[in-house]
Amino acid sequence: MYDHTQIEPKWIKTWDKNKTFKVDVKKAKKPFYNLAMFPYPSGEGLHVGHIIPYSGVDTLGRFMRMRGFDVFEPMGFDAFGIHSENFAIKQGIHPKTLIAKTTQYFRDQQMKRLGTLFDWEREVNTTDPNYYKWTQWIFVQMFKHGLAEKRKAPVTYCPSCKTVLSDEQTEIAKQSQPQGLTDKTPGVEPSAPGVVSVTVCERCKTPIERRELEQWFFQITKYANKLLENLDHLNNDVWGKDQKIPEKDLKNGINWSEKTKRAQRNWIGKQEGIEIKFSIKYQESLASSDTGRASIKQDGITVFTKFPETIFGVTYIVLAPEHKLVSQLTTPEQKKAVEEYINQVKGKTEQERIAEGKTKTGVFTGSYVTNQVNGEKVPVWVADYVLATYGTGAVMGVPAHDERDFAFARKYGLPIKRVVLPKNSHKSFILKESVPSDFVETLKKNGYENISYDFNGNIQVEFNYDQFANSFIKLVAQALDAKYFVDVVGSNNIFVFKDKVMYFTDSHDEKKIIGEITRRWPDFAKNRTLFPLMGFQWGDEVAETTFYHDYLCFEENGILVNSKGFDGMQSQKDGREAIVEWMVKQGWAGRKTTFKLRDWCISRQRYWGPPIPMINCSKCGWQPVPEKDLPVVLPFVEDYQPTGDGKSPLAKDKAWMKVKCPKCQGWAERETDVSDTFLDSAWYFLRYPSVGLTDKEPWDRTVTKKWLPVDIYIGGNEHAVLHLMYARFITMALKDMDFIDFEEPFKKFFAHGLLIKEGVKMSKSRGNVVNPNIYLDKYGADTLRMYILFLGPYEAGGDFRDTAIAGTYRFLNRIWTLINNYPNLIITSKEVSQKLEAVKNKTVKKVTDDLSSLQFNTAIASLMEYYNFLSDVVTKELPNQPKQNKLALSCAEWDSAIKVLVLLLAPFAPFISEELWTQINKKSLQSVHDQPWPKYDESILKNQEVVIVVQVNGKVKDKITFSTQESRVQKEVEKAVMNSPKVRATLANKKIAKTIFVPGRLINLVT
RNA sequence: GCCGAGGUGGUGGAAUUGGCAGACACGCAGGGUUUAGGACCCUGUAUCCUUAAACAAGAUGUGCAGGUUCAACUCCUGUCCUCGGCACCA
Repeated sequence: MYDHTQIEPKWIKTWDKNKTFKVDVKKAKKPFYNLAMFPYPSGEGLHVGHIIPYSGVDTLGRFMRMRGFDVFEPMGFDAFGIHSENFAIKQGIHPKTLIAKTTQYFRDQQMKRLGTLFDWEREVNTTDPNYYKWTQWIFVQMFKHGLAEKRKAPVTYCPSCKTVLSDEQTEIAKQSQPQGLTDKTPGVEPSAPGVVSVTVCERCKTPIERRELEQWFFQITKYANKLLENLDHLNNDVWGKDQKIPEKDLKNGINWSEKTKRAQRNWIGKQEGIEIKFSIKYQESLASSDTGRASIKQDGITVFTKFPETIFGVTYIVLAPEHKLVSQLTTPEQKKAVEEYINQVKGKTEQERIAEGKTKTGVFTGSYVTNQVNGEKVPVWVADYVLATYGTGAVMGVPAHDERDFAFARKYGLPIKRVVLPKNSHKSFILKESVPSDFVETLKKNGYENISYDFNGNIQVEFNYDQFANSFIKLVAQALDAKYFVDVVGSNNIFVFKDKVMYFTDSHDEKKIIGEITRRWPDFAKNRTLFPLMGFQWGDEVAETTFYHDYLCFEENGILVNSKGFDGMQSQKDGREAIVEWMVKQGWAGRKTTFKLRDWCISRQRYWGPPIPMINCSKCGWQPVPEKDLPVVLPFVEDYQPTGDGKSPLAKDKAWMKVKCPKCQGWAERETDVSDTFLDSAWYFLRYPSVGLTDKEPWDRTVTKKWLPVDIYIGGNEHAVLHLMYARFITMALKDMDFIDFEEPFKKFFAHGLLIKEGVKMSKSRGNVVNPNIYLDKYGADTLRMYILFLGPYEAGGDFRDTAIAGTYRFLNRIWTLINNYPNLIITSKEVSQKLEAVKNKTVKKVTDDLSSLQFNTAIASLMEYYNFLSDVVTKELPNQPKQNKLALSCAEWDSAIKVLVLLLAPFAPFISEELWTQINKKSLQSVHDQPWPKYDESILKNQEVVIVVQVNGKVKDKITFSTQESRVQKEVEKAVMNSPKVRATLANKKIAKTIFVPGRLINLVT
């Protein structure tokens, strides 16, 4: 039995003392920057989830080290931020005290036990003034280069954390709706408990609010294009001029996974579209301000759209409540209503808005604008379904061809104008009592096959060609009861009555048709449009339509109608092109690209972060703190809890706030907000190689050039969008400011999977978070590391089971026993000896390949197979051992076999391999981790005996062994196959029609 | 709704990219060893069926339904389900 409790501490001490893994950042010849995401030191300590990136990175690092690279593997602590602060509040301990304690625990009690290459002399701690001095310095540079600005902005606010959150720090939670409401409402059927989506704070899961505050922003949107474009360049060797891992060694190349890139692309959300201007003509009804009137006259309203071809279908315009023109456009009569609406929207929390579902609300401003393509006047509305932050904050309402506009128009009775028709297809709905019961038979006889029924037994018909419509109308009219009518929706909207057929193309038709229906159905008079009818909704509230929905609100490609000279064109193809070209030529529109990406709100009204290094002078405005005065040290504030009044706790320290303006030397005030934690982590990888530099520069340029960009970065997928985006942005900005020489920080990013505990997601709230120390104590670091990598594919994570980890421990024990019991086995059989050589080479190849592509689980499996084989060798050879003094003998083959075993094991299980290595090489003081990685001999692999699979009609009947040469010659194989009794029996007297031969693989006889 | 990933034994997962499905491990069963438990070692372990039983033979089998092929977990078409991410983005 091997005793990890003895071996592991011993080697930690020895390696530490000998500085075995120390890298000289200046002298290193083959630098390999091997990075795992640093943790935030919460009070709970590391959990096993953290071990995934560390095991993976370290195993790769040790492998690369043995392959001759100078592996730099740093570690640090992301110790500022809300996580840490909230934990401090919970514990009632000042974060400054608490963080010192927790980082110490993380480092000394947990991380150091893992046996990693982490270079603790280059630890980074974001709360160290020597570090955040430079975080602040970056802020100052951003300001100086026009990338930071303070502006009032609607922000997401967490009432529990009492701080502003970036959109990225929120998430959608599903909450079940309070059921009482619906159950008690008279006339409403008790419904199943509804599930509502609620936007909540990512950390504390409290529903968020919206507020307006003055905030510092980094203008990441200026880099939107570059952030997007570079994603296509992150492939293989674009940054690989001095590529450190040969591509064949890292199978996936130096790049990011498609998945991560897609997530980033999605987040940036580039959209090509058109901006269209609607002119303002009806000035007489405008609000009083003269200046307002003048400017409106010139400006008009610009909307952004991806569907310019529907321009002739515009029946109204919507502005976001925050839109600049709202107040100017509101007429005196509508002023009260609009103001009330805006206040209501502002006061509404996100939760309430979402709880309302997608129900649209809005008010009319009283103003109209002109649609320049046809001179129509269309009303301007204000509605909160339009976002102020996307596009121009204004939208053209095309209810016939946009889902949201459709819902809005139906709610407020706005006209719906079709300009795109579905190509040649129709749907019709027939009440069952309106036709004879054999009507369906009649339809079927006439070739209508696509017939179904709704839950009441009413008839639903779909058919595809225009010529069918006429015969359908005839059939229906013949069969129809005079009290009823039937509607047909499609490229024509038709209402069929017993004695007449009415076509519905515009609102004029609509009134007539409503009149006709009302004659039969007086109840219908209260409807302003036909749409409720076609949607089967009779109440005031128009819900989602069902059967006709796709045709009534048609969002796909179709044929343009009612569009001047563009009728008949394909809406989303030539029609779109033609209309855009025409509008641009007329000066009414311009092509425009927009992004979903928003500017990065940097301000946090909290205590535990680097103070934003800015000074507000009443005379000179915002001034950056002079670089010589950095860092702005975070003052010790006893009562550091967030105030909730929109100000940071730092605002309590009036003496600290008071400062001379760097420009005019008059009295001024410091900014009291601190910066977002994501800024701390957006540049930490730049600092590691230069830790220790304190004076003039954040990093040593030569050293940086040598080590960066990072060769491989491993971390959780939850950071694939935010952290990675911010780090890329800061890197690009620094490159443009000429502080570094590259614009992409990470050559390769690898997102590892997550751990599940006995089938359930591991989380603090479930209380099933596992402290790795339990396993470190029981089984040791080697076992834990290896087990975690063995669980499943690295990118997929796996299920952590107590019983399974014991299996890995047993495996290490077996190796220990094997090598201790049989250090000098003598191989007597030539056959065994040959086989041994083959298996050894095969294993080396497999482990090498798998490690290169981070397929740890299969690498470990092949190590286990290798062990199983060695164990068989022992069993076979044991009876043949010579009777002499065993210690005096040795066998080169066996010696090499077990050495290879230990070498291949070393990256995974550094402690036990080191111990075994010293046992095998009694005299040598060399570390196993300084040994070269074993090589394999391709020629041995190629010259093995080959098993050919023999199939008859694709079914395996026999397996025959050949030499490599023979296995490639069809004649040889065929000859042997014909001698096989099994094959003969199966073939009997059948004739072979065809023979498929795959050299070295199989032979298939087809009869 | 949109985007992405995935469905293989009792379980976690393999499968050279179209060529022996289930490597490796867990669990389970039987045996050995042990005073006992644990640990360790050996053997077996997809399902069904034939046989008194063993040896063995056969059939079925990678979510479901089709297709291509001498040959499909792998390719194509359709469909169902699960898990992630985004979501009033015009």
